[in-house]
Amino acid sequence: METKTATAIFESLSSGWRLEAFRLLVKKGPEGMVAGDIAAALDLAPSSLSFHLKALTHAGMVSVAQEGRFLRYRANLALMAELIAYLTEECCAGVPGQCAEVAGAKACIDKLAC
Amino acid sequence: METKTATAIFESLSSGWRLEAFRLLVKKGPEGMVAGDIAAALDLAPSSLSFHLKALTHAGMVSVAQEGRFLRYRANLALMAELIAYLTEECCAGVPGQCAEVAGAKACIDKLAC
DNA sequence: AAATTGCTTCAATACTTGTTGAAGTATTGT
DNA sequence: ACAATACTTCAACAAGTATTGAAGCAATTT
Repeated sequence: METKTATAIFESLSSGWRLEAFRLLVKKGPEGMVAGDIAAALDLAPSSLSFHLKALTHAGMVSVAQEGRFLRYRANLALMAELIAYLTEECCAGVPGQCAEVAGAKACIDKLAC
Repeated sequence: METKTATAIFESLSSGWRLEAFRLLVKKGPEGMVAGDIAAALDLAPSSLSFHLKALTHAGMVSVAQEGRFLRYRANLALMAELIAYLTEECCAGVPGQCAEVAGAKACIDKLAC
């Protein structure tokens, strides 16, 4: 992954609305959610949500599919996985066990849900 | 993890300089790096690096320790692990196998280095 | 003690981002 | 055709962020 791609993703997750929207979509998985349901769940003005969903879409973190007059959004879990891999790349220079020396870091994998 | 904490972290990683600095520190692990070495590695003006390291420190993603007139920075791997756990929480509603249905998402754990 | 080194802080400027409400577009229902 | 629904886009304003160079402070060297 390129630095520019990663910073664009982090920027897209740096707003509370966008992070909450993305986490909602992660939980929904392949089912996704239509824009109106996301707006209702977050209690956010439609125009504001649209602004934030566009930012997430532009960063590639969510995809959109039209369904009649609804727009269904889905989290891009593959990109999320790539991002995590990028962030943790060559952690502790790849020296086995060195990460475990750092308090709590060992719990990294255990806490992952997918 | 609270939303506010997570957005502060993502914001701190949304600049190319900060992301590269953090990734350098992840690779160094417990050894860390002194500010001057980071500046040299990134070819960045000291005042600008200081600004960015302060942002990372404020978000909790790096810690600082004084060593004579040097300041040694270290990545907070435990917080990184917490962030990943937060982002992937209840992925696909916790339904086993559903993540695997999404192209590539299965590779999530495999790609993690720590 | 004076100079040097390593890093930070400050102030000014330029740029970017978020919110609001109104207007616009496309799909569906009557 | 007309109205309603679902969502987006636009423009204006407020607020936050990044860069620069100069000045500051503390630890070390001479």
